[in-house]
Amino acid sequence: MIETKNRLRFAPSPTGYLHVGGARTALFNWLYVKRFGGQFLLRIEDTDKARSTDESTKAIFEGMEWLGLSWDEEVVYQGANLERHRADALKLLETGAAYRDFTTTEDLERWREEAKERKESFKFKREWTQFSPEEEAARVERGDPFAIRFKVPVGGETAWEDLVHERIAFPNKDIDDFVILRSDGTPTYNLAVVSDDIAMGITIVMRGDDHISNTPKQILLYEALGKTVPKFAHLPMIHGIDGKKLSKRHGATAVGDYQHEGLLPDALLNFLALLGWSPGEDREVMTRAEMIELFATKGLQKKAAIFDPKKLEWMNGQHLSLMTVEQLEPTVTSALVSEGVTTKSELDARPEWYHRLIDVLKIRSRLIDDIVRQAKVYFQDDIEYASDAVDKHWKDKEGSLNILKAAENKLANVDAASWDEATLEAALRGLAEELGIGAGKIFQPLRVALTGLNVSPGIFDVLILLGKDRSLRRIQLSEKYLNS
RNA sequence: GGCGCUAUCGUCUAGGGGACUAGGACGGGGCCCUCUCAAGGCCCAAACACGGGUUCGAAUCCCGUUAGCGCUACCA
Repeated sequence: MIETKNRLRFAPSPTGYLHVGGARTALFNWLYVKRFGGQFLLRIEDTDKARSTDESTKAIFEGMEWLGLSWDEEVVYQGANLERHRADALKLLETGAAYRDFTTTEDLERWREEAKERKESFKFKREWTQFSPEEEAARVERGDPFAIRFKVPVGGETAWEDLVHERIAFPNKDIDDFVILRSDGTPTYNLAVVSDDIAMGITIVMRGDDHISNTPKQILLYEALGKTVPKFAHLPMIHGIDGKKLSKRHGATAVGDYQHEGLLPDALLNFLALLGWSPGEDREVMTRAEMIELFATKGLQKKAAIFDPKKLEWMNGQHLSLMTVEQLEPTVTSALVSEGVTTKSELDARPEWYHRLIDVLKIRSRLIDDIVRQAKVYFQDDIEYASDAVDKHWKDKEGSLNILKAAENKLANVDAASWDEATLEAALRGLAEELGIGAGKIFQPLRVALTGLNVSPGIFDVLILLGKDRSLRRIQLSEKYLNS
């Protein structure tokens, strides 16, 4: 049978920032509909008013947009559907699938406490709150507060064929009669989720496997409501380097953090996809189009994965070198401008030069920030000499000075119009031959003179990027420094 | 405690009874290239949690043990 109408959703609660774990759940949902067709929806589960904030709702939108995980219909806010949730609970009460529970919270807490002392597992007993119809009517009449509990079948089991775990079954005797509507009339999580998923026409519920034990309760709810049970896919968790649940102390866990660190969204997505999914055939670096093409639930992992920031960085480097200069330009430009390195108009004035700069730096970078850091030298007039560079390549002041002077002479004679790699290389290698020394003996002190650093792109690239005037000025500056 | 999920190099993973001397990638080590740094190329170290079955044959199937994780609320 071909599934023509898939409807999947990502349903975060707005109680923090968009977490990388959440982002990965969203990604798999999104990949599924992109690969097999259908709609990808977003639902904000904001029913916990004490913890939900508009700020984190905004952060979720921003994170999703930055990652390019677009949703197909208007955002659904769970809090707007309270009336329907309540109606569903009442319907269940009417059909006898649920019952009123007049137990007070205090009693419940005390009983739970006592069970704990006796080292027994606590289970709610239906008999505790069973009254004759007259008594119950009287209590309702009187206005006694009650919660509505779902009547879990006594025998048998509730099972489903999970898209990642295959069959999972829970004996019904282990499932408590759970509350679906609190005594204040608000719905609980399981009811709200099922009610909303039905209303949204969700066909596949793909979420973290911390929800596995909620699933039998939800299935029971679908059945009691007379609705088709959707398919479930439970994704493994993401852990920190110590095997514990990923949290702040493992470093950045918010998608926004990575955005600001200069990571490429496609690289983050690629890395996250590999945490819990494998396309097989040793494929690792993928564009998002390739991920869509290759996605299948078959490759989904059952085991929790540990988040390795090192591999993320590597992945970003891979995507950096995969991208063309044109694709990279907008991102690099905004990073450069916001760092105050240069201005947009200055870059627009010499696009060719700018493209060459990006081209030369991107291969030496893992993050956009690496590009920015390395780019600074090519924009500013003043120069600082790094002490390790000076110690290493200008140790012999006298000798360095002579070499730099000779190089200056050679370069001054190169016409500005033929300031290109071939000419420059011929000039400097020629000098090395004249002096009877290795070319490196010239390049290294020269590199320090031009960049102040002992690492940089190839020396001819540096000369070209700096241009004739600035290059010569820097050499003269270095001579002054060495003379002092 | 009860219930559930999981278990291949340090990490992400391939593998689905014989193709396994267990493959790839990150990270680590070494070499090559080379004006430095990257990138790239080549090489090395590194794993089937343990115990029982089933089978001619088990990383692979079954059972148990152990460990990790999750849930165990009138939170989501």
